Amino acid sequence: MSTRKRYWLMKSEPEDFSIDDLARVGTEPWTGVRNYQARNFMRDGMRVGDEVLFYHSNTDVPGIYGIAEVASTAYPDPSQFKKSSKYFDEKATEETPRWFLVDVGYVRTLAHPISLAQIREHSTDLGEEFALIRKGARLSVLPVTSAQWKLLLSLEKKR
DNA sequence: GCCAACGTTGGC
DNA sequence: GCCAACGTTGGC
Repeated sequence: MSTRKRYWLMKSEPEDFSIDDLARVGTEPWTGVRNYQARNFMRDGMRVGDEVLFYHSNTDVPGIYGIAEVASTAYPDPSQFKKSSKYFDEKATEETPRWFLVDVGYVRTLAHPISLAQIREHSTDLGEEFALIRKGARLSVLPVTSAQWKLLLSLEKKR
């Protein structure tokens, strides 16, 4: 089994939680993911030290605004058990939790954000299947290959 | 605010 | 197991 670092992209609405918020708190439990595919990536794919592109969605200029890292192994998302939470899931129990999360740690804020428009310009190189730009894809946690990672971060300097 | 695309739910 | 209805995501 490979121990090589893996790469991911995680979306957040900056009004809810931005890269600046992460910079402030340092580490944050990535609560509220309620999509099975995204959950599986966190639960089964992520390892401490993996690197994460921090993406702002649902905002004026959607795109990659920072770098984060996986700071914990996966554990049950506490919000699924809290009746008062908007993420409460009545079908989840402590014995058989349904939703998992990881802690995400701040690494750095990009000097120049990489906009979705910029990213789209490189769709050929990134691959049409790249879930960030695939038509209609709404995954909030998705894997990034090391080639994609390299290409995307090379756009930081170009602007 | 609109709405296309998609995932989930639940009746049958 | 099908699929219509519904809810959500997220770009624009």
